[in-house]
Parts: sequence; structure tokens; C-alpha cells
Amino acid sequence: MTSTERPAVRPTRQRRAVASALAGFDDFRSAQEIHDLISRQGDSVGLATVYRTLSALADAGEVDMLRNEDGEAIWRSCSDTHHHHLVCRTCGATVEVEGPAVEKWTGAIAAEHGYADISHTLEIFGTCPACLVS
Amino acid sequence: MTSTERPAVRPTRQRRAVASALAGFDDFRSAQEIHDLISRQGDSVGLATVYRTLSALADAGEVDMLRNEDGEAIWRSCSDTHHHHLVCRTCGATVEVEGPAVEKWTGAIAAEHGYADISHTLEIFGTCPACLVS
DNA sequence: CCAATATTGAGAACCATTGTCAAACGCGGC
DNA sequence: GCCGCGTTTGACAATGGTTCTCAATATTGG
Ligand SMILES: [Zn+2]
Ligand SMILES: [Zn+2]
Ligand SMILES: [Zn+2]
Ligand SMILES: [Zn+2]
Repeated sequence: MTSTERPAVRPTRQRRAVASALAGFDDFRSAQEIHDLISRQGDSVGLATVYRTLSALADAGEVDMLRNEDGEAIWRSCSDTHHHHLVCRTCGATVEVEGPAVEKWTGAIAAEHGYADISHTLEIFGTCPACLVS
Repeated sequence: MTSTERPAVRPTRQRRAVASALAGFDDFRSAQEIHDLISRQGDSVGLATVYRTLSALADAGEVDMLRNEDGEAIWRSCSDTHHHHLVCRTCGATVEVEGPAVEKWTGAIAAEHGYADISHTLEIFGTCPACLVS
């Protein structure tokens, strides 16, 4: 059997720029915002390349992508273990959270109804302490 | 103090057609699919009106809207109590599920981090029994 | 039936995302 | 260092879902 096909990803200036931009914030940002960030850092990367790179990183599990209320994709550099997010609706401040109990629950519910190959999405939104006081 | 402003919603042929279409399926459909369904039922309703009506129903809590993998909005007539969904990735078959434990967990996690005004999204995807055998 | 207000729809406008494809680049071999 | 080749890039066009516009129409209460 053939080993997993590996497309041979190359370390380019552009990919480095995207990675660098991702390291500069810890909330979720749109591809366009990240593109602007890169420009402001002095680098020049095509918007299409930003999209391509973000998608690749998401596939590789290095960034998480979710959708804001308008359906726009927003991205964030994340740890590589399975987790969910607690996101501030006002400033975007994000906390990674884990919930073994929830993981078990989704599996149980699915099994109960005979569903297989389960995956799930779970995000929590609220107002963070900092935004509460202001 | 003035009572809650009530925009005075009128029962029109169009809104009836959308409601009727919604009653005709129990999986999640896109606005365009619902628009097609209405046409096939013999009614004629503008696409913009379908969007407007679906949004209004969603605000009123009579339908649930979520986003598919591509970010498209998909809609479904739902019960009015808080619940989540177990959706077949292949045929779309949907089961409404409730999980008091999960509700408590999200609240606890949020409180633990000082977040307030909590809301959350949670959807489970998998392959339903029918699609498993085929 | 009237006036006031809400609704509709055809099409334009928006805008995030993806596709195109020739030029530029990274890499391994020589 | 130089070649050859597959990979990557980017300017720009194309897509496609969703919203906007605004004049024409429908509903309602009187
Ligand atoms: Zn994450
Ligand atoms: Zn999980
Ligand atoms: Zn529902
Ligand atoms: Zn819930």
C-alpha cells in the first residue's frame, strides 16, 4: 500500500508572513483582517495566498476556523488538542476550553440515535470581564 | 413607558407560502432550496421575501438557522424550546436533542472565566442509520 | 372607499471566497 | 552555481449567497 501522499509543502516568505501574523493576536480574525495585518507588518502577500495558507493550516489542525454571525470565516492560531472556545461578543477575547463530559455526551446522544462518524461544533459566546466593567 | 413596539406583522400570501414550505420538510434547507420548493408548490414568492420571512421567523424563534460547512445559512422549522441538533452529513436527517448537563456546563465554564450574558451553539454531525446501510 | 403603513419583487449592489493561469520560486540533482 | 521541474504566487475575473433599493401593491382600521 502506498504511504500517505505528501504534497511537499514549501516554506515560503508568504507562509512565514501568515504564521507571523497569526502569532500576533489571540482572538479570531477574518482573512481580510489578517491580510491587512501582514501589510501593516511590511510584508506583501496576495489575498488569495492568505486564504490558501489559512485553509491549509486549518486542515493541518494548526489553526481553528469558525464562522461569525454573518457567516464569515474567522481564524485563530490554536493548540492542537480538541477543544472549544469561549468568545467575548464585544472584544473577541477568546479562551480555549475543554469538556470531557460534553465529548462523552455528544457521543452518547449520537449512538442512541444510531448515528456514526460523529463530529461536533460547540462555541460559547458572552461578555468578558474587561468588557463588563467598561 | 410605551409598551413594546410591535411592527404589526401582516398575514400575507407570501408568508403563508413560506410557512407551508417549512412544514413540508424536517431537515435543514437553504433559502434558495426553500424558494424552489415554494415555486414547485405553485406559489410565486420573490427570493428577497423568502429571505426576509425566514429571518423574521428566526428572530421570532419559530425556525432555527445554522450554517453549513460553506457558511451558507440553512433553515428548519423547530420546536420553541432550547435545543440542539444531530444532523446527518449525508442526507440531512435531523434530530432535535436536549442536554441539560451541557447547558449547565457552558454556564459554569463561562462563570469560571467571568463571562456574562452567555449564549452558545452546539451541533452534532454524523451519518444516520439509513445512510450507514446504503 | 381612503389614507396610512407594511410588504413585495425585480434587479442592482455587495462582498467574501474561489478560480485562472502565466510568471516566479524552492529544491534536489549534477 | 546552474538546470529542470513541480510548487506557489498574485493580479484579476468570476462566483454566488445575501442584502439593498424603491416604485408598485397589498392590508388594515375607520
Ligand atoms: Zn481553538
Ligand atoms: Zn468537543
Ligand atoms: Zn432546532
Ligand atoms: Zn444549549
